Amino acid sequence: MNDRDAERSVSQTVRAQLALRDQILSGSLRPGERISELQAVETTGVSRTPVRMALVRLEEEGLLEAIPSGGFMVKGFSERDILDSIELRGTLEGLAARFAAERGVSARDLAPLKENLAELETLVNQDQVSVEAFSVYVTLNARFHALLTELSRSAPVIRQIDRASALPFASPSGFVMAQSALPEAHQILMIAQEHHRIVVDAIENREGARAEAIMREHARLAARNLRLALRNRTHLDLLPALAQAAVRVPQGES
Amino acid sequence: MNDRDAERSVSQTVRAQLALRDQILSGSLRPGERISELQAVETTGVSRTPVRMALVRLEEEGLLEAIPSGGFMVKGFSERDILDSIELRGTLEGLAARFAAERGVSARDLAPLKENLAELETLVNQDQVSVEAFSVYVTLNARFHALLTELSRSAPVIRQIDRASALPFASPSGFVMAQSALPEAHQILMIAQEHHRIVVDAIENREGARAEAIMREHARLAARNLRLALRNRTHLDLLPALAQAAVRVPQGES
DNA sequence: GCGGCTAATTATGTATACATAAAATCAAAA
DNA sequence: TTTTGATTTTATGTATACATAATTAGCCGC
Repeated sequence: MNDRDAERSVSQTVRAQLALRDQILSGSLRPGERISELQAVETTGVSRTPVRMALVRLEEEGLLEAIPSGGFMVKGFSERDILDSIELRGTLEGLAARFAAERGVSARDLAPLKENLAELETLVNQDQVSVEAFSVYVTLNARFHALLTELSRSAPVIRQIDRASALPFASPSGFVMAQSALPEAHQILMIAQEHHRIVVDAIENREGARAEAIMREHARLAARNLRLALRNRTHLDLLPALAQAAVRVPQGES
Repeated sequence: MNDRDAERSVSQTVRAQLALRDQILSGSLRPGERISELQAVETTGVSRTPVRMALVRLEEEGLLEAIPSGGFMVKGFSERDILDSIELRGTLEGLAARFAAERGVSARDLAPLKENLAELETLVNQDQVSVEAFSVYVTLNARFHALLTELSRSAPVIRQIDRASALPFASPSGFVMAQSALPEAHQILMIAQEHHRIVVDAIENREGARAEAIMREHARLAARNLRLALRNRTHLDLLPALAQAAVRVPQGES
């Protein structure tokens, strides 16, 4: 009954969008494959109109590509696309960090970020890194990036970062999860935590250029680790692999 | 007859999108105003389905904002939003320039860019700056930015820059036209030309950091000039003012 | 046997009808 | 006169029917 109500509370369009996104990210629909609207109607259970709305939104999201003759196909991504996306995101977040530093943030604005860092520190300080702990880390990491982005107080920057994070491999939770394949996972945790703290220090001291540089380097490190993690894989099925690892972060919690 | 054929060659969705965008940018629809679908059906002459598709696309474009209770409203932009958008674009283009420089470009890839610079130089060298000459300059400038973006050879970066340029005040032609209000227009031409040449030199010599820095400074200069030009205006009617000045640049000419 | 053309089928683009939810207006009561 | 509630109207969300264009399959000709 709860499920039923939850399903009814969202529009058919959103439901179709979620279902189709799942299908794409899970690999049910292969890159280059044309998405049949009628087939989507069958699998999602909603009518063609909301399905088409969902397809348009997924195209804007970057998961689909419009076919000139009509309709949409699943977009494919090369390893380079993925690495570029991460660097792109780092550049954007660097701008956000600089804006936050240059324009100054109140102690009140900084509080949730500091709390986030404290939680992360607590998590890392315990010796063993369990699976659950890693999951919590991913959530905290995603929240850190979201908080930092909002700290820029720049609607255009926030919007652009959100759109750049739509692809699972470009989102904070996405590429962090992909790194979980690395053996030195806990080491990465500590490096990340250190970076975060420095970013906050830089922002607190209003050192814009420093904050930006650190965020960029942060992204480059992530890209480097991801590249290592992906070295042993074929790059055609990267998307489903990364997507399955990605964790959905609660959205409406500003 | 030509007009009729041209109108028929594009889909109803695109036609509705163009018509609605014109209405928004021309100021017929004021920021915060709810867009009535039925009214849009009347003004555009197309049915509700393509109108709704167009509304979704315009929302993704950043011109509209979804109303929680349903429907869309025209988005408003503060002066700070506009300046941030320009800096954002400069940051993105800086990344593109760096990618182009670091990854190296062939002489063949660089050729159209150099031709563009040559045309610009010719234009600037003539003493008087006529209205038509300025118009040509705007076109050349927009083409330069497009070529430079493509030079990054990074699909994610190109895509992101395109999306960041969707707003008229964030597009190269948009903010350059806004600068036309400045008295020292011809001076700006020369500065821009100089910047462009340096960027190409930096890219040709594979100096990524330099190319990036110049592109960023280029954007900051544009933002500064725009801020001066806007000083005497109310910031509520910025969008229509900028949009009317903006020139549509041919799209499919890669 | 292979290639091109034609026809048929299927899929997309568009329009419209219907249902539900929201908003506005009018009326009644405080 | 103002506020609240109910009713009516309108607008959005959804579904489906129809038309056109594209793709595929089959057939005929070379």
